[in-house]
Amino acid sequence: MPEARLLEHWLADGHRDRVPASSPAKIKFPMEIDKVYEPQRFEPRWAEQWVAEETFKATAAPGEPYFSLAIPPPNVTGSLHMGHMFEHSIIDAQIRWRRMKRGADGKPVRTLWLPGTDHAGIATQIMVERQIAAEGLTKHDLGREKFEERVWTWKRESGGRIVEQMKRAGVSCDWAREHFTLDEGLSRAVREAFVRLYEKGLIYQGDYMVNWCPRCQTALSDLEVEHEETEGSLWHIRYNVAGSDDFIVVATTRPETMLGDTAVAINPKDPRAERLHAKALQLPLTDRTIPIVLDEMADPEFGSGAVKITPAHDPNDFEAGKRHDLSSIKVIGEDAKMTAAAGANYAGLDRYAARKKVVADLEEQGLLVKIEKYKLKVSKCHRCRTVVEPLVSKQWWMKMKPLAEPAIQAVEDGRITFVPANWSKTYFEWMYNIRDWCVSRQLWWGHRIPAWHCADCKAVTVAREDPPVCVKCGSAKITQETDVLDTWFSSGLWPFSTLGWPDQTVDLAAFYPTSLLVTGFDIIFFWAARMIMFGMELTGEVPFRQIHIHGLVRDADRQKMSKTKGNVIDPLVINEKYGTDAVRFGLLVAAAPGNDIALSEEVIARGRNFANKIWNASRLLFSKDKGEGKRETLADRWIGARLNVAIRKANEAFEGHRYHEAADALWTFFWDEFCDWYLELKKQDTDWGFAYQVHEKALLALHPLMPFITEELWHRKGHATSIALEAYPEADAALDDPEAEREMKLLQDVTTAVRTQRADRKVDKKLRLTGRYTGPKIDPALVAMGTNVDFAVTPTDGLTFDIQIDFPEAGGPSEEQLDRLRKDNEQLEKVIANSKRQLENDAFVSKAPAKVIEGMRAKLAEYEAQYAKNKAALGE
RNA sequence: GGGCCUGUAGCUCAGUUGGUUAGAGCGCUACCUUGACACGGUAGAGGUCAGAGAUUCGAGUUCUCUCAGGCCCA
Repeated sequence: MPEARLLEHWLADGHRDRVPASSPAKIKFPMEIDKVYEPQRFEPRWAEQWVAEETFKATAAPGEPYFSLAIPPPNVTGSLHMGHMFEHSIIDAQIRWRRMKRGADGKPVRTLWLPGTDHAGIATQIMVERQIAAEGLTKHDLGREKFEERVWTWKRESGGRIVEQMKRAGVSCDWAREHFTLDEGLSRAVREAFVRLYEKGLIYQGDYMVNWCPRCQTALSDLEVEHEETEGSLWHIRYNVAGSDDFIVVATTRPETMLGDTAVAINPKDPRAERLHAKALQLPLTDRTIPIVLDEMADPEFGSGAVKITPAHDPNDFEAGKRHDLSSIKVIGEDAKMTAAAGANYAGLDRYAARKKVVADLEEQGLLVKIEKYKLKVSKCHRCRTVVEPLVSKQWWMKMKPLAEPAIQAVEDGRITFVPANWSKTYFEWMYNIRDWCVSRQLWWGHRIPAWHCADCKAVTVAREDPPVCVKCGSAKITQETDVLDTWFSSGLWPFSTLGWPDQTVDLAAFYPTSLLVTGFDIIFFWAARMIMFGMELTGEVPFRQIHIHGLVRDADRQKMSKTKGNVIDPLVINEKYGTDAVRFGLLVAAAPGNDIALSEEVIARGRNFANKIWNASRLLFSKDKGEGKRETLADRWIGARLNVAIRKANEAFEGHRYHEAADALWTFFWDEFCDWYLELKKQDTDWGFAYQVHEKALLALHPLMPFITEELWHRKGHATSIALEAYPEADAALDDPEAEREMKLLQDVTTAVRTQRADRKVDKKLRLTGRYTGPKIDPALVAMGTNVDFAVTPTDGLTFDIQIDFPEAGGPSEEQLDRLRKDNEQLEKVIANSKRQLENDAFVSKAPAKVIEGMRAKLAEYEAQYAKNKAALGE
């Protein structure tokens, strides 16, 4: 072992001050490395080095095998939270495994993890608005240009933060390919996409009902609105038939909108229909009369059976208005205050103040029939939780049905698969019922829509390059559309815009379609589905072949983590405290596919404990000489076989995105097998060469889960290049050894049985004892090592063994032991009866596979032997 | 109203196509500071797999219903 190199590392770890200047050569290296795993000493060093040396740089080579993945871009002004940490742990494990895994030709597969960030339109704008509000300014005081500059400044200042945090977390991205959705290249992709879709008639502008957020002052898509159940009221209002004593009662949850009513509908089947149809109603609190129309939308069973129609302020009424050719009166404005059209008594009032006044005025006039308690769903802006106002407004829309069809096809025919597969149902459910997407936002931060309005002919020019004049009339009096695009529009292009689209770049040819998308179920519609639609339409290909949907990180009580609840676990704090590897391992070992994970410090401590175990096992190993590396002893043969089992499981698990299984298999191997049995048995040997080989493979196998500690130990073993670029281990059939596994199982059983007896009798384990063993062939030296009992062995052909130990205090078995034997036999009686019943059943014997029957016969023999032995020990 | 998911040890969860005494971590009990590791070791306790029915030689696993919880869409 090149000790000089190890020493260098050790010194680099901050130990230099411990070295007497005169005699550094006398430092006895490995045994003097830290007794306790201290990741803080080496994690930052590797994180820096991986970036500096561009360890994860991918080289594009069109036509060659590749594995590529575009990161779900985090908000550029955000900071790393546990959700990112979890998602990145999953992605990094997969990517690192893929990078190590060799292709069929034995060569590395070109592996690319594309990093980047998102401009997060509304969220970022709100943040900067708050910032300038602290200076007593609004964005209108600054003007659009100045405001945009402020946002860019904010982006420059805080935009690097999350990226730095990711680098520190050791994610294996190719940082040379980092992108931002507002970069020049990606902006060009957005323009190209918009223009193409517009030219194809898939993007249009029009006056429709939108979800308007009065706080954010912008339209929102359906997805950006949350529906929350609230206790409200149902107000029953009397509308008199003009010039008659007759009247109709309507029920509404929003009485203030009555000022904008332009009709009342009753069901055609309503008994009052004939009497009232086409009669005019005097609209209370106004001087207007409105017609009674017949429409199915009025449910005779609900409320009073009549509904008021306010086309300007309700999506259903908007449609009804079109059906009955009704006029539309906008009584609530973009600021959520009543407009002049609401009448002088109400104009200028906030919508809730207006509600109070309308109700009071109606009551005063005796037109309020009753108020019922009523549960209703209130729509809120998912960014700022303000109640949205349905308003008719001119917006840009995307036709989704034609885009959805090929996107549905791609999942139906398996070109894209979901993991877990069930999520495809959710995807289909939404895609089959998809509605047009409102893509314009009245924000100042984002991609400005490439459309120019002509002041002369009113025509719209949509173009890739800024046009000098109106395409229709040639007028120079054109101004660009002020709206920007929904952030998800640019996110939707992410997997190919980051590779250079719309240009046919080498990257695009080499890495597209990407191999995998890893994301949360909460953005299947927002993001995943839209990427598929954009990808199919614009590139003619699926944007990724697999979608792995992971769960949410929750707190220990399964509550969502949120700053307001104060239950967040900050990954930066926790990474520092326990080590990034520990956090990653804790997250991954707890994460079954698709399931949420209940995170607590205990979960992470588990990862830290494991890392400490690896660290200390390595210390022990490093203190031993390598020797010749022969594989002769039972322990060596056994651990080789077990290593194979673990490696097979790990490879299968990574392939199937079952990270918890990979973590569990490697945990069990390393801790329960390598440390607890193998190293203990090995302590008597002088030739540790095979142990070094096994340890090295274990480090390689663990690397995708715990990149730092494996890299550190890899170098401490004397390797000069990164472990991340080595080949992932494959099972070696030459190491399979069922015979050794059988012999070892016997040794473990005997050892445990002896220890149990010693523990039951509380005999000091330092006390060397003697005993007699009758059973299958066994090496008494190995038994003595684990038990401190020297056995005289009498080999038999039987299945079970019998041990008698000469305890210093005579007497039969202890009470604990007898209890255990009785209990064991109770169990055995049941199991034996059950096995016998099965084996005597002709149907079982004729139908079950031979292997199962054979297995059951063997087991039964074992149970019966065990039962008899217990009986004998109990003196029965 | 439509759809999806969950219910397994005190707690958090595994358990791939049905097959041999149902596993892990944490917690708990007893013992142990043994020259890798107390972030540890050894031994142990703890489960009628929410309930009922069906299919099957065989069900934690498949189907139906019931109960309890969660999520999404309208």
